[in-house]
Amino acid sequence: MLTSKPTDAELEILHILWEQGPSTVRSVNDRLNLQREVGYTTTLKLMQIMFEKALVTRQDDSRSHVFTAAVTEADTQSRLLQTFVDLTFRGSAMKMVMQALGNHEASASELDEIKQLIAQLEKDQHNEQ
Amino acid sequence: MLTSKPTDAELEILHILWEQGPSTVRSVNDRLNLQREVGYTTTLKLMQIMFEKALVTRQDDSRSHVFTAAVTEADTQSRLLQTFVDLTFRGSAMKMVMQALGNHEASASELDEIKQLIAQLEKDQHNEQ
DNA sequence: AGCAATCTACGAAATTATTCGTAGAAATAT
DNA sequence: ATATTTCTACGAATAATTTCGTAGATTGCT
Repeated sequence: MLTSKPTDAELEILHILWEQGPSTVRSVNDRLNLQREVGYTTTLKLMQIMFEKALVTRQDDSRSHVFTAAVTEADTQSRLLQTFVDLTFRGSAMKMVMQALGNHEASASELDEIKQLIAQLEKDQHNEQ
Repeated sequence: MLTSKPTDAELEILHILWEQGPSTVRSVNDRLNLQREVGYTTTLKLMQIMFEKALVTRQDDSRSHVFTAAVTEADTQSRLLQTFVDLTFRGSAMKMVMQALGNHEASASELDEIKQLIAQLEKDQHNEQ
């Protein structure tokens, strides 16, 4: 992947783009301001930087540009997760999973989902050479 | 908890303190330099800041101070994990767990461990009011 | 047309984190 | 006892990120 990692503020904007789909700066800024106060030009500047970094694409035929996420949510999360696990759990993803499962109240259905995934992984392991 | 969150560089030092136990700046810096080049005064400064933040305690009766982690590894990881999940997975720890399990090659014994933990959590759920 | 609102571009201030140089005290070696 | 090494303290440079002010163009309103 050629795109660089998003910073925290950029990630916040990506989440809005993933949620809303292609959006103008105005629309993203309005959405952001539901959570916290941010100036319009702050959001604009960030989205310009994200465009330079190729985190978003831009359609500038109309007056106000329309931005679209150029990275997927899953890919981005995966990449950030890798870095986080390395730094915080010294690379041990499993240690982190255990920590997360222990800390958070998981619903029965969530636990079911995880059990299913694990069953699938175990099946895959059997089928490997 | 009254201590603030460690930054990335501080976390790197905490890992060394957790691993080695109480250590001098020299010792931490030497250990750091196995991974990457860092100046002695850089490490010193960081550890002074960590002392101010109460992330470490300091024994300064001898000439060179001996530092000890004042926060536990599990607590710190738990706190950082919370922030990370909020920011990157919009608060969904389970989504992150699924992502982590999917991405990483988990060994059979690791999967077993997780299954055991889940079984335990399910048992706890039954016993709740 | 003239005025207000809205948009992009851009530079730069503010903030936070990291890195290191220098000074001076204390210990050690010659 | 003098020089060298090793230590802490501290200020400040550097870097990365976030924030915003100002300028100028475009659109819409009266």
